[in-house]
Amino acid sequence: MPELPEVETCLRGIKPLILKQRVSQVIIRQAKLRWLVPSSLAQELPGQIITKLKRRAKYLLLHTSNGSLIIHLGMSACIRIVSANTPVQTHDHIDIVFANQSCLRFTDPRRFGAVLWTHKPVYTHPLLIKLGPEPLSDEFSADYLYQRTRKRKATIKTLLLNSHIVAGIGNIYATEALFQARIHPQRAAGNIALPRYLRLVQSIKQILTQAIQQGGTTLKDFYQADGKPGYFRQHLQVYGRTGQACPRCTQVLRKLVITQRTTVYCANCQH
DNA sequence: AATCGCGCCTGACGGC
DNA sequence: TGCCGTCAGGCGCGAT
Repeated sequence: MPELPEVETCLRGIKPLILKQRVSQVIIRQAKLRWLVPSSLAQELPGQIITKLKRRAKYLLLHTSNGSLIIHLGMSACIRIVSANTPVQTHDHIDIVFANQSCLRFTDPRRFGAVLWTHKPVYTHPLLIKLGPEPLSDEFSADYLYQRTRKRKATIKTLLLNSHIVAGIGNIYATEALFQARIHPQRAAGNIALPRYLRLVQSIKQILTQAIQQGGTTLKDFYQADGKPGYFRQHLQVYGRTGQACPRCTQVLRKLVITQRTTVYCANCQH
């Protein structure tokens, strides 16, 4: 499911339900996710209270006084808060059961997701320490992007998906932002001038903000915590619309594969 | 240092 | 009905 807006939607959905709740039990049915789920989780998390819930890039961070849970949804995971006696279904890999008998259930058909546990300050974790700025923060500016891309030959699309440059942008929102900013996805990032980066950064912030307001994008299997789909799909201008008319100029939208990812663009509008 | 391609998995879909 | 190829929202890793 998940890019930044979907993870943020997930966070906002589960936060009021599990903040300050005490964990009573952890059930690991399938430990083989992207990385092995540490067995220490089942020993050390019970008894702890969830003191803070945060998002960093596409990671969900659940803090306790004894350590932090790091959750990544990969391509296909979702989290729901259910009653602890809700029957288990295929791909329900992890339950975090709370003293009030609610349960955070991690479901992931493709098992590209991750559930990790660390005692150290979470932002020093190897997965988090090298992340670039949050795209909705002031630190992520046209100046920043311009400086970081000088002399880079990689395409702008590739660098938008590089979490060390900017964290949390995935294929859908990179595609949409480049269309809105009228920048060709295959342009070398080092050859883009500052005014165009100003447009791009504005587009990224605007699209991500709108997507969060709409509860994310549901393509097929993403649902908000209350079971409703995200409503941003109807705002997508080019993603998934190869062969259709460009909403700006009506020329046929084309498809490219850039570093293994499909990109849709308008050859007439984007340069 | 930067870039490229691979692989981890399951499921949906279209063509035959 | 079934088989096969293709594609999918992510991302770290090793090779170059």
